Amino acid sequence: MPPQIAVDARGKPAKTAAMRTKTRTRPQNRRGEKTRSALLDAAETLFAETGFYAVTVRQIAQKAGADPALVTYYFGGKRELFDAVLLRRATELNAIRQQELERLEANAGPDGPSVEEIINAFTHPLLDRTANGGPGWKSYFALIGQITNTPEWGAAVMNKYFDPIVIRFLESLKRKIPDCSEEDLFWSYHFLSGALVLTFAQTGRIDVLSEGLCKSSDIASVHERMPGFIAAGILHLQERARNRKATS
Amino acid sequence: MPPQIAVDARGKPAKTAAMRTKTRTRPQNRRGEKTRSALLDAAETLFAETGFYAVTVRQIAQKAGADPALVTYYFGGKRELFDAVLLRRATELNAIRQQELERLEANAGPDGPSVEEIINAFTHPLLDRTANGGPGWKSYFALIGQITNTPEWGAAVMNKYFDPIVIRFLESLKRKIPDCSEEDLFWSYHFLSGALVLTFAQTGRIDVLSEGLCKSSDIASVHERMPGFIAAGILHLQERARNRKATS
DNA sequence: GTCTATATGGAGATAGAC
DNA sequence: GTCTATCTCCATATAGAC
Repeated sequence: MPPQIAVDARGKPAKTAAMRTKTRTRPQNRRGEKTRSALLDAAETLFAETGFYAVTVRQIAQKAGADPALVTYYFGGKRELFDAVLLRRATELNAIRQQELERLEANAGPDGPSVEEIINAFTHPLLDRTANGGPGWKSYFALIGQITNTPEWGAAVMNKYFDPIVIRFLESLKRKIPDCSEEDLFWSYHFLSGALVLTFAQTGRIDVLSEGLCKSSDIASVHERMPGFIAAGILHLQERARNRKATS
Repeated sequence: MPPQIAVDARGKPAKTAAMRTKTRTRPQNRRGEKTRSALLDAAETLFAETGFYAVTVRQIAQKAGADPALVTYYFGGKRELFDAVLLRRATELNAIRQQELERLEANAGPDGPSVEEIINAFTHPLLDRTANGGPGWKSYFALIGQITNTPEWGAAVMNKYFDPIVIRFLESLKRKIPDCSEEDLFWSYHFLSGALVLTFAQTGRIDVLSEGLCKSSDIASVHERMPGFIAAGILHLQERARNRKATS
């Protein structure tokens, strides 16, 4: 068997760090910092609109008011810019979500927080930022919504950036309902995750379907319903498993 | 204001029917029919893997064992080939789903089918084909999973091909639980839809997250859990609204 | 840190021979 | 119905001037 060469989806050889010219990952002065984040902002918006491959670095540079050559200078290439966009907000996000879960459990009574409260602590930081965090956050989540459902990145990106906080979340649930099976918990998270990322995408589908009664952009309506909806689903699976065990 | 010219996501003017050379939408002989569907099959697979923009018509033609010029000949262009891929299986799908809902209601007792049974009739034709319909169906649903979460196509494509059957489904639910509000029903469908399309994508994320305990490809496990999970969610929203009305 | 100029490659589409 | 040859355009990336 010939040695395998890593390739991306378009079949071009993937560059290794050693093959790349050295890149300034961090600008040294104030002007450079501005340019760097202007490129990140522009890329975030455009990638969220039409995905990685439909966007060109010329478009990104133009939107950022910068020169196309600067994406190579700062990031090494288009693909690395994409990674930088994903990473930028993930760190802050995970720290806050961890805090929220810990605060909830610390302040709860002897029975601990309810299933609905645990789910809310997990989803609130996300829904709040899509709704009220400004256009950057909205684009970021729309991008997450897209790549989650993609074979190319759905596993790689999501596992890399978000698995630890998800495991933390599932542990909270497990503490609350210890007799719920691991499988039921993982699949429940899968359903929750799907509902969340479709919400992030804000495609306007429900607007047309409901003839204007509901709106994709109305995150408050989702926030009101999702935690209770998902909690009921999980408790149903738990209950069903218990009944089956009892009658066997 | 200058006259608006329709453009696609890359800013190229969208062709109108009149601007295109006439295309053979239907081949006249057996050989042509084979070539046409080979192109559709190849496009379906490749689009599902990396999306519309990452795939080239040269790749599609090569995979189909045909000449690249034939996609213009049969479909008019790459974009029209994409539409043809989406349309091909939608018709069959909608007919079967309609039948399934009607059969369920015809055979039910005086109270009608349960909420869980209605949801199952809606999702079963989809889950069954992703799991057992062969690689073409699997790719088709993976593609649907991707474009649903996309601003560019999430509303346009899904509303166009699937709104009638969704409305039909929501009517069945409404008959069963008439005091459930329209908003709660539409948002419940939104959650169901998100969970479904993430399932279609089969990205392998849950495999990594659960360290192999659960598998994206294990559609049977989803099928076992999803209808009951979603039914419990809907009934929870309905119940909650009733309680709020009672105490106000 | 930024921009100009350019290298290199490949995209989608089509005219016209077969 | 199919394929060859080619048109036109634009992609990413980089060397080197400023």
